[in-house]
Amino acid sequence: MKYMFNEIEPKWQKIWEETGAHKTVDDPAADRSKNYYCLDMFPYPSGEGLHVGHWRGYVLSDVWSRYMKMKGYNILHPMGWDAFGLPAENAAIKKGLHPKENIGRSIANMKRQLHDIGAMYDWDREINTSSPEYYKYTQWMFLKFMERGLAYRKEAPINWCTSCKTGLANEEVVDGVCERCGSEVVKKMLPQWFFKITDYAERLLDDLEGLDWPERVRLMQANWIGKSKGAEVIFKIKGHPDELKIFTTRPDTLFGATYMVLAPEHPLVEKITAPECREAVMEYIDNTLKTSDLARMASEREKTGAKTGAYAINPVNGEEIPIWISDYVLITYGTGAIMAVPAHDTRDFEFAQKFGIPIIEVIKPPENCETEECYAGEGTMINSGKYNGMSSSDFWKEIVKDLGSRGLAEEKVNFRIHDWLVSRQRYWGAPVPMVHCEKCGIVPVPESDLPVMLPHVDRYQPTGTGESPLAAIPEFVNTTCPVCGEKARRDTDTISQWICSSWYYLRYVSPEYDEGPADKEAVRRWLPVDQYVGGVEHAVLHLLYSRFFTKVLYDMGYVNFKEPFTRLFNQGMIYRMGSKMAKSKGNIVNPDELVSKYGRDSLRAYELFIGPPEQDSEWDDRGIEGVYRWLRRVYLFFMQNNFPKNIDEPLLVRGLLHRYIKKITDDIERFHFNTVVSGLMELFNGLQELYDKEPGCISHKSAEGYILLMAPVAPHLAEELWNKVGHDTSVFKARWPEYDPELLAQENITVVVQVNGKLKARLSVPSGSSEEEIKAMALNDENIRPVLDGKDIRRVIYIPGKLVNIVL
RNA sequence: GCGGAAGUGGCGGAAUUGGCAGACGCGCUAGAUUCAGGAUCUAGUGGGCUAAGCCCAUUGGGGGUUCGAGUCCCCCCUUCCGCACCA
Repeated sequence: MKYMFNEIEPKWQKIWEETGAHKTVDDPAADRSKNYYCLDMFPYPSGEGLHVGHWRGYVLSDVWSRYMKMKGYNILHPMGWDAFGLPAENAAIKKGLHPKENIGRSIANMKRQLHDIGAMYDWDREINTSSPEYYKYTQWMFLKFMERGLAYRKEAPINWCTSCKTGLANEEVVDGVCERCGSEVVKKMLPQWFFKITDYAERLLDDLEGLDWPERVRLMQANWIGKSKGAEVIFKIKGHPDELKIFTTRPDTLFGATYMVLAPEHPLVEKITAPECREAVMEYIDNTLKTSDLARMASEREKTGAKTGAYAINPVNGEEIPIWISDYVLITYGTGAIMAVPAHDTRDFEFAQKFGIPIIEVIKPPENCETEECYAGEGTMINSGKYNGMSSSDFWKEIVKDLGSRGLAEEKVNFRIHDWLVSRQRYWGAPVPMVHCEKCGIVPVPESDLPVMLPHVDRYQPTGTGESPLAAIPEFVNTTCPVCGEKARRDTDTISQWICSSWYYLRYVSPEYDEGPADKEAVRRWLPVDQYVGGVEHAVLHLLYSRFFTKVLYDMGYVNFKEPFTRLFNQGMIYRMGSKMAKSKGNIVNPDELVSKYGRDSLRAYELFIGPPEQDSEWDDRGIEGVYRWLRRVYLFFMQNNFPKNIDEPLLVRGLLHRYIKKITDDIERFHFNTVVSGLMELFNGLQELYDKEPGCISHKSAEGYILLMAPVAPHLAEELWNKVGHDTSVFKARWPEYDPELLAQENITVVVQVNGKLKARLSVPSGSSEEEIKAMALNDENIRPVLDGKDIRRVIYIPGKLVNIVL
């Protein structure tokens, strides 16, 4: 008899399909607590297909979904395609195919691969963000954001990817290069659409608190939002009507300000620069503009700068202090200008040293504190006039209040996050549903006219002009104004795919619904997502945007929850030959080959067994052999033996089973899927050993127990065996087994005996034994007595059910 | 520089609370089977010895707490990840 996984697996997949086994049970009367929504981050269709790294997350979310199904929940476990936008379009261009055609092919291939996983996806709910039925509501979202004053168009210096030839959001620029293609990102002035994510910065930060998410992701989002509390302070400029407003988190160091710095791009630079400094300032600005953002951000750089020849007046003491420009001050943060306190800020310290600017200490560190040349902590005020002796933290409040009363300062919270650039100068996306009318300005397309269809074109390549390819299609561009009816032009930008994916989780609950993005009743039954599974690379992209969208939808009254994903799990990546799998590195492991060689269940089990699911793991080509052998042996064992219903099963067998029901259940609950698999192996090894000693000793009930436990991991084989032991319905209609605590209590337990902390003996004792009995047994044990011979026993430590330690 | 995670056999890794270190698997060694290879099965797989037993070492390094530390505390080293002139 052979383990014919290639017959078993397709057979059960066919049966699942025919019986609608994976169709979501959506009972309108069902209580929310009976429904469970487990979502995978959906992929973009690439044509290269999935590799074993992609499988990992899908397998573990499927194991979890199947387990929850066996626990009695109605499961929503959908899949779809992030088919609009840069990733999908770039993939198509690379292949020289029209995006629509390429995406169709890629989806077919990836869907075949996803079927191989044997996941319980409900394909009736499949969504595709590039279908008009879907993007109609992406555009609807855009209109709603517009209505609420959260969308605006503005000419601004934006991030422009030189290779993708489009504007990018800040979140898409990583280390100065495009997150997608790795090409250089430059600044370009262009009118662009933005969403006011900054209005939600505070809430996005505050609500991180209650999320059952990996610490790492919450931290990354908190850093990205970057809240800092400080004050804005106004400095007058000597001999000049303009005022200089700066942001500082350290108003307590105002007396130590010995110079000011403006970002080179600051609008005041032009006005205040003295004639004799003009040449040097202009040259400096020129150089700054030539320096890439990437180079400018390198923190190890030596400080540079130029004097403007102008002076500011320190509002606390009337001192005149010189105004400099330097690229270490960023125009994009705060007011683009700072007061510099070299005594208490390392950056200012460096700058002051280089340019010979005075350094005045105003905060004395506490006594016991090791003094450095530049102390940035709290302390006692010195050199601060009448405030000397005050604690710096009290003075902080005091001086803001004092200056505030003269209109020169106010407390202010600053965020690092900026508004979200959402328009793309690319073809493959949902057109921005706006019309430009000479008379009426920017006018939204009426909801009833949605979707604004993306026209089919032959030339879809990006233009690089700052306009999308849509601008070259008169039939698309020319329209009439929805307000006045005069001739008007459509907006030709497309919507970033991050918007498509910001609300997709909502669509799955009612994918056919056509009176809005989702049926509110279905939303109430299924949302928010109970468990979300995906890679950590979306920490400050998709996950942040989705949260923002959800809060806006909540404010609109469209959804009744403030956070979309209650629980998040980030699976680790799979490496091979020391690096992340990528076609360019030639280290891809193709699941298709493994499926045909070892079968779907083996690959599923190995994806879990490879290591802790949240950690990165190195792929071992031979590792899958081990799980394959296990499944093969399980198959042969169950097929070649019979498990009678009415036998007097030894306690050893049942005790073993129940111990592992507990262990495996606990491990699944903790997402320790690697030890779920090793636990299943251990249990099988144990059962087989007992069976070898006493053939026929395993009851029908216990055999079923094993099949149930392995079902989430190896669903095809479990169905086959479930059928073999006499069931004609799916194993996933059965309930997850529960362990019997009393049975565990009846087992003998092993108590370890140590002498001075070193293992000397093991006792097998009935679990009900008393402390006295066990201690006595330990002291009288034949391995222990000789060791104790003639020595004084100082102490005997007993840990119930575990160990006796005899201290000499 | 700041923040986070991690460091355990030849390899992947296990060890909820401080209580048998190395489960499970890969690989390797020997044997069985086989014409042979592969596959499969059985046994072994930290070191030492006067070798069925006993002893010793051992969780990146050093110190500490404890009857007892991979696990807790302090110092140091290494790797990975995130942030990085954000005032």
